[in-house]
Amino acid sequence: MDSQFLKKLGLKATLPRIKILEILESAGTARHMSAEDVYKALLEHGEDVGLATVYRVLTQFEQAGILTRHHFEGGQSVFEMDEGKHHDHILCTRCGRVDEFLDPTIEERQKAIADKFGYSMTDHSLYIYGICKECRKTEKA
Amino acid sequence: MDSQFLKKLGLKATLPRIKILEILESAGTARHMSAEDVYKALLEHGEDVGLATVYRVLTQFEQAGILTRHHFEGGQSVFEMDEGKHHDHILCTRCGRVDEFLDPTIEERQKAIADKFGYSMTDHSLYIYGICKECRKTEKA
DNA sequence: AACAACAATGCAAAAGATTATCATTTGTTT
DNA sequence: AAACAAATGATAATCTTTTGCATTGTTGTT
Repeated sequence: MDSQFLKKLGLKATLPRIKILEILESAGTARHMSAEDVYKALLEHGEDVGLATVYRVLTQFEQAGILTRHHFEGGQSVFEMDEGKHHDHILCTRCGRVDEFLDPTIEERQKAIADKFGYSMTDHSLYIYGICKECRKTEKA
Repeated sequence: MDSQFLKKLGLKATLPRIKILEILESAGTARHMSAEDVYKALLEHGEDVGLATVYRVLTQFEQAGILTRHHFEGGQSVFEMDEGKHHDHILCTRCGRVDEFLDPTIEERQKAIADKFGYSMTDHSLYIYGICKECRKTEKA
């Protein structure tokens, strides 16, 4: 049950938090959601949660380490449930498709670079932008 | 002369554009500036340019390919004059220091990943976040 | 099961960054 | 110098996110 999960994080098991957790968990493939996306999904499920609360809860979840906030190009932040393994993103600027990858070589080089410049690395973000296969087909039209 | 440079880009040599170009060119080390930064610099130089114009001009310069817009963490965009060579960034989340690097291995891996997922890569952004040497010294206090 | 204590919520207002509108000014061409 | 189109400045508008505050809900305790 989600309420136990929340309590373990030191968060009260409130209805908004439980519902938002459900939305995020059940998001499946399209699991890169903006706060607005989450808010709309809640409304569609008949839940009456304020947008401000969505922002607050997402921020708390981020601090609790169960989701990651990304700053893709073009304005708003998108959130993604962590499923243990870190990964980077490659996204299509035409259709918005997102794929995930993990490249040990790159990870390793990043650490080496941080060392070389005297930084203790806390985080990093890598986004590759491009046009996906599907969109390249269509664009010929 | 900057006005010739602007004309070559297909842009009228207006006073605001010339002044903004000067600011950017003379920015030296701290050459990662937000629109607000540029605006303030203009005011300090006694130039009377509107903030809206700063945004417009920076966007035009970006489209003309003479500067790059970055989306660092935390809100606003920062702009940086292109000096030919592409590079990535490592930044200190404590003091805002920015260093630049280019790692051929990473560049290469990125291309390989794009290929593997069927994307034609158009762009990429890599930011490493950490605490720089100076800040680690101070933090002990 | 009711209660007090305090955290969480919802709404609306505020804030911050960026863009759009539009009358006026400026740069370019003739 | 005139004429035209493009650029500017001031302001309003937009969009995303945060904040203030009165009200409501959750939790550990009787």
